[in-house]
Amino acid sequence: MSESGYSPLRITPSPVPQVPKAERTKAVILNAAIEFLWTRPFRDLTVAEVMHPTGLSRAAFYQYFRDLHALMQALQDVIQDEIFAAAGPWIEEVGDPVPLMREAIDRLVRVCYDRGPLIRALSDAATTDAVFEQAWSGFLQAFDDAATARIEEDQRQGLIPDLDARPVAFALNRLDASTLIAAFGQHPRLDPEPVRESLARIWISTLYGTECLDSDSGLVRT
Amino acid sequence: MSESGYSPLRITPSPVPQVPKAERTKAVILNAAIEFLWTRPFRDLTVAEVMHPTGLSRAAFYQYFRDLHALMQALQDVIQDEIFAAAGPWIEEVGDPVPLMREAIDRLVRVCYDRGPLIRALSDAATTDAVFEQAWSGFLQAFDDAATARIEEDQRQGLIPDLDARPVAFALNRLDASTLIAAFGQHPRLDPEPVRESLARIWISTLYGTECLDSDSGLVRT
DNA sequence: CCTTGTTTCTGACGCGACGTCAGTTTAGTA
DNA sequence: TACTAAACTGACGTCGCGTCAGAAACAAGG
Repeated sequence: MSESGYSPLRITPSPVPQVPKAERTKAVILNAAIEFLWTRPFRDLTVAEVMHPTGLSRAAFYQYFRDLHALMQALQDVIQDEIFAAAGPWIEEVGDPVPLMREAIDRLVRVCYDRGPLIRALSDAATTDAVFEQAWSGFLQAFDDAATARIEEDQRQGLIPDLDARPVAFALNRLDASTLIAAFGQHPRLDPEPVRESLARIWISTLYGTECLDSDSGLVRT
Repeated sequence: MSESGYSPLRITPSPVPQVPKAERTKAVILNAAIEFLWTRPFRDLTVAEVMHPTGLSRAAFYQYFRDLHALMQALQDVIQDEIFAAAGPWIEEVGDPVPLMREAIDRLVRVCYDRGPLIRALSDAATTDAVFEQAWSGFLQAFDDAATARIEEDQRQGLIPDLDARPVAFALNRLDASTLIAAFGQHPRLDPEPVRESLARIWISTLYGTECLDSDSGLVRT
């Protein structure tokens, strides 16, 4: 595990005794799962495997989660916030969209690099359970909505050509998700730099045109 | 099942008695699997479920396949050919690449629309078995290689700017795979037309520039 | 310190799916 | 019809799941 750039994800690192024991135990289980999924794929995850390092019995697991997919749901909730925060710049903020877009992709790549195997586990888990599949695709859909809105807004300002915003947003989001997961979801992870450049190039040339690629700004003429 | 455009996939529709019985039974099982996966997800597939409509016992399955993933491997071999054939125009042929690219995406969308749920099943199966995961990602890698080669060739001819071919090809291929699977992998399938347009737009504007979008040709000046 | 009630935990169970094997049935051949 | 090889089957042991009745740990009141 000599890869660099891994700031381990920890749930509730505060062992405050005030906090109800149930919450703390739940965090212990989540952390065990995170640790497991950092090195081994979701398909190898069993209740026994998660619980073993905690010293608790297998049955105890079911006091905190209905099943493994409910646990994954809890992990998704954590990751989801990190990712939304990363994508924030392009989605929310105002200003010349090209540098914002670069910034957003920059952060997105960083987060996915740091959490790669975990995110891949979430994506894998989505294929094996109908309920969690809904949760995961809802997460992706939230991105579709946000990107669609942003594209349409930029179209109103004449920055993006008259394309069908929703399916393009859909496709570009799948691009990100599956590229990032394929690149960083397993060890050894790919070099993030070429991934970052490729994603940026694809998004920018598709939405804002090839000519915006070299200049850091240049769309919004002041 | 009133969706249009489904030409059912059949393995060895020839019930020639000359052909060894083993081969015919194998085809029967494959067809049962195809039928099952057209309406239900891979996660619901069990050996008992595949064998039930065949009238054979569960144990008989293991005479033909090591396990369910070996069966998926066989299905991949079939689909793989269809898909390679679809992508052929852009990869192999010579000439103005933009219309070739449109043609290739056109065919690719059609195949994925026709086989959607089955392809999704393959992609899902890849996450649950280490061996089949290799096979599936090998399939995707073959596309990476082909696309990389084509990009580099077009770069030599000055048709594509000086970008890092491999990671861009990688990203664009994940784009196709995950978009097509998400769009057509389950019922009801999305309208293929916007998907086709979006993919074409993304590939073309990324590789050949925004200005090539409207004209069906125009890159190769004769 | 000893009850008492609640929270937390556990061993043991039944279930469903897997993959195997010894042995039976079927089909082809002489 | 008899024989042989191919095709098939019932039954078994294993593993992981999710449940449940009850044990253990813990907190509070007497």
